[in-house]
Amino acid sequence: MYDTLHGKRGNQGRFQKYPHIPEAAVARLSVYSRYLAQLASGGIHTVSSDEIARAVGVTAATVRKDLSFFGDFGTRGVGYRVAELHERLLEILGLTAPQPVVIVGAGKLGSALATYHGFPERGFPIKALFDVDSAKVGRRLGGIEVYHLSRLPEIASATGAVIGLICVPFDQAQEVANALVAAGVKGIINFSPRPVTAPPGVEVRQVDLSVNLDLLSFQLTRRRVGLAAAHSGFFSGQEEGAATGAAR
Amino acid sequence: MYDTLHGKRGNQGRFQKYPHIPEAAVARLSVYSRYLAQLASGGIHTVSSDEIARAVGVTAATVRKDLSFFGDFGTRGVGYRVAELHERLLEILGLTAPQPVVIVGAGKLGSALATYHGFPERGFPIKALFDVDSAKVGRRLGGIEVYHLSRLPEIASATGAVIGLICVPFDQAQEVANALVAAGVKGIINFSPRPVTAPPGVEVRQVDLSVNLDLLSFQLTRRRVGLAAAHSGFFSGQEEGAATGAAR
DNA sequence: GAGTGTGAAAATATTCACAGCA
DNA sequence: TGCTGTGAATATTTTCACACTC
Repeated sequence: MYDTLHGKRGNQGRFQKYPHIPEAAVARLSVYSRYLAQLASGGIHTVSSDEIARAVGVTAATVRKDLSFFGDFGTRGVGYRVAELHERLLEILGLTAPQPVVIVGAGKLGSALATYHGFPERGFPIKALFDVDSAKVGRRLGGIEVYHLSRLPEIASATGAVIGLICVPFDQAQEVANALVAAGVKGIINFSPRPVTAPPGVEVRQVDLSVNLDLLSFQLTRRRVGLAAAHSGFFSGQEEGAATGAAR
Repeated sequence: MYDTLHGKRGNQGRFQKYPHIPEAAVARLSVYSRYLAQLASGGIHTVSSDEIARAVGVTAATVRKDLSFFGDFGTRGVGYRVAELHERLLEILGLTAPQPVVIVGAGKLGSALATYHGFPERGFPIKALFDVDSAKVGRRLGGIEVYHLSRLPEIASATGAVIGLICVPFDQAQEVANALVAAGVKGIINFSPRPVTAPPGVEVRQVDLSVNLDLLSFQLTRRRVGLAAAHSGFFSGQEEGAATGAAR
């Protein structure tokens, strides 16, 4: 159910002899953990893979397989202890200690992310914003100060920032990525539509909000095409025959 | 390279006899299309699958295979005509006509997305914001008015909204989804961490920004564990032996 | 009886490698 | 010669189904 606007590649999975854990599985762990937090706050003590699966929209087998990559957390015939599993998942995800974040780009998206409470609540405190626009430098957004980009190394170091978010236009994305790497950041999330690369040792994830709209647009358009123009030849070959019946 | 925080399931892919196009392939089409736009604005007329591949971080075979799902767009020995391929991709993605969008939830994230220029520029004009907080109703954010949620059906209909973005806390996500469906929206992007369901005929995509931070956190933590605690037994069984060498 | 953990099977997606055309 | 289009091979991910335990 969770697809992810995959990041990475470039920082390969080369000599990773691990049983290799699918990234999608880790993404689901993140979702499970939040469902567990919710159960815990509701006073629920035990949960089955089937209940988790239903709540987050996957199959029970997927839940169990995902968990099995990391160990045996359940009790046969009973299920999982909510508090314990929750804690284990946070450990696995590395969420037991805060990971300071800096944001480069104090435009619309950067400002929005800076003031979004979801990140600090999850253990990712936003330490600073950076921009090159002198009209923005010196301002504060929701208690977070905007610094000139030239101060990135100094402030990243002082705040112990390990993660950087790139929220600049695409033609500046790569140079900002370079600056973040130089400043010692170990993980980057690039919100610009232009893929960036980083040397081994720095993880990059690409998050493109527009892709999701495009994907919806494709699906909506396709449904219409399937219904109205099944024989238009827009989709070539063997699809033709099936299109009519495939309106869902 | 692009992962997607998968939406759907629930609105199955059942009797879809199509050769079936991987969602990931469509997501990449979206990325290719933006690279092509960039090339076009730079006056470049021709491009090869290899150049596209390098620019967006995938393999040339992937580019060609993705395109081949939709037809033959290139010329052997030459490559693709930038303008033509770009236009075809926009057609495929359904981006030739605007798809009006409404946003429910005028909090931090909703406001941010409302004022984010990337969406309207891509053909997704934001028509209205909705909230139940009377302190927010009546305000304008970047030229977009905030209405009370009760006016959703009326305004969605008047603006021809086909896509709705859910930006409310997780415990209200499903009821907002229901309201959007009732208002006639055909596609939903849910930014709340709580998966929502919709009846067949309405596409739902789940976009969870925190998942990406969690994924980074996992990778960063794992690297540290791999280096420092390969023999701690944190990862069970067969991984042990390989862990030391897997520091990347 | 209920529900986990997991090999094996099935389904998907990616990459290879080469035939074919400009 | 150069680069596309694509069936076949490979790799990956999901699902099945059942042995095992509480």
